[in-house]
Amino acid sequence: MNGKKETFEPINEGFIGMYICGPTVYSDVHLGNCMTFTKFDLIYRYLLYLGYKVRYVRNITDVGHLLDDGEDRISKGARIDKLEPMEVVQKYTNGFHDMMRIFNNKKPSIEPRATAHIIEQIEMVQQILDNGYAYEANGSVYFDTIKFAKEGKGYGQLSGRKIDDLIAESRDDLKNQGDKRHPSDFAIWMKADENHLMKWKSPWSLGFPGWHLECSAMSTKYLGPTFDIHGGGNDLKFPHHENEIAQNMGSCNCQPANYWLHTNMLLMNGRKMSKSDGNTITPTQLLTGNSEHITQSFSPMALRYFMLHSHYRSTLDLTNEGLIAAEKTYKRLMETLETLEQINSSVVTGTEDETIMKSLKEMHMHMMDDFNSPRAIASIFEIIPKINTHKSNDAKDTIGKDVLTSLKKELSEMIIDVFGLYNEKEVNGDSNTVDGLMQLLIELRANVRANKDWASADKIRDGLTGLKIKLKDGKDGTEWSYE
RNA sequence: GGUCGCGUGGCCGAGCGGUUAGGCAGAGGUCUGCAAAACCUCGUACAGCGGUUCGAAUCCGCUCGCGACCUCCA
Repeated sequence: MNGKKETFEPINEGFIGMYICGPTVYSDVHLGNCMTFTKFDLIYRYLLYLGYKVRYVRNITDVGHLLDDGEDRISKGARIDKLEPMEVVQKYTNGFHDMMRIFNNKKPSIEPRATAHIIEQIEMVQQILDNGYAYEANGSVYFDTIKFAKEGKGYGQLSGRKIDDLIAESRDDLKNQGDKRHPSDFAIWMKADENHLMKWKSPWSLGFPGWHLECSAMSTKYLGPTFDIHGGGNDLKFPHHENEIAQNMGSCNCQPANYWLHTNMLLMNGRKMSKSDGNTITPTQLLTGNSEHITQSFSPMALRYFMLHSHYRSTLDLTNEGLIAAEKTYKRLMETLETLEQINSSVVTGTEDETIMKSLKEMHMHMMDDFNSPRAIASIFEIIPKINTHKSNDAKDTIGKDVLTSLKKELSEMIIDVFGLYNEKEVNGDSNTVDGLMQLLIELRANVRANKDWASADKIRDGLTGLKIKLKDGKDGTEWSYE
């Protein structure tokens, strides 16, 4: 609320209520959307990892978003595609869910839709009216920001806006401004015109709820009047979150959330993504490689790693080079996990135990400090060379038994459970068959190599390279991986 | 125009008063039939110009660039 980091204290020991503003489902998911929800997924996963019982609510906005000309976004989508509004909603909700699954985001505990909570929203409008923080005009109901602000309720506090500025502000080029007493007032109920497709009965008019209202109503319904964490993209800070606070304060005089988290924007090549100047890319294009901005396709997990390798509060710059680096780093992480499965220890105390335990501790410390995933990853990379050294070290004495056990447990928990990365190699097709075939080929090649028949050995290796399979001849035999 | 934030080595990205972030790329080396991988070593970076300080990437001011919000947006 004050724009600073604070020590987190849950309202109820052991439980966390978290509300994240979800997407408006009127077109295909934007990449930035994917990143935001992936970053909150990391936060959700880490809270679960810490043992909290988390109720994670993420809404689907399927009504109430106005375009510049005052038309509902969903209705507009419906007109263009010649579909029922709910058909549009379903189509893009499905697409959104598919993308969330592809990026391995956990499903929220509750995913409420705005249109399924019209009654709750009407009730909230009534409460705000009853409390005197709203007024009706021509069938629409507006929130009275000036009265609210003058009573010291803190309008503008979250986004750092000053009341005087708001009062002084008087832009006259806004639409639907006619009935408002002041430009900063906002609609909590809108009267629908005849052509409007989505409308409901209310005490004031046949109309639809204002777009900030759904989050207030639904978060209250499922998490209570005040809950722990509220999050969303940076661009929602004002006016959306500010108005949400006003609505909650206006209806029940309570702050909706104790802690606000805002993710920062995704850029491409140092500039904002913008359809108009072509500086844009879709999740699908990244996955297929079908874009002039990239030289190859990227796997879902490579992309997920890319998104998580920057802090949630920082902007992230998407570049071809950066993506390629992320893909390699992700693979190295997975190979480390594989190596960890294979190795064992022959000593109680290893020579590297101390530094490894220190790095593990730091990894946790960084996650505890405002979910600093980049630093946590750096700690993991402090450990990786030690794992590889232990592997090639015949004495197996650099890592002690106990340390190796906790290393196996904690790294896989952090990488798989918290970061949500899985090994794509293992789910890539029928892994048992492929594994068997590869073992066979590796054995055959070992035979010809023993006979110093390098030509045959290289033929096998080159052939596999053509299939994007890489062979690595090590001390203890040959290993393989997908390129 | 107003409010706020950012500008870090070839690239991505942490740090935010004194200590090596980390990754990718690049260079050298060890190992290896060769290759790849792995391991070791290396770059001495903080937009520019001033100021504060024993000491600044980190604080202050100005300039330039980028971005967010102010109007729908994750």
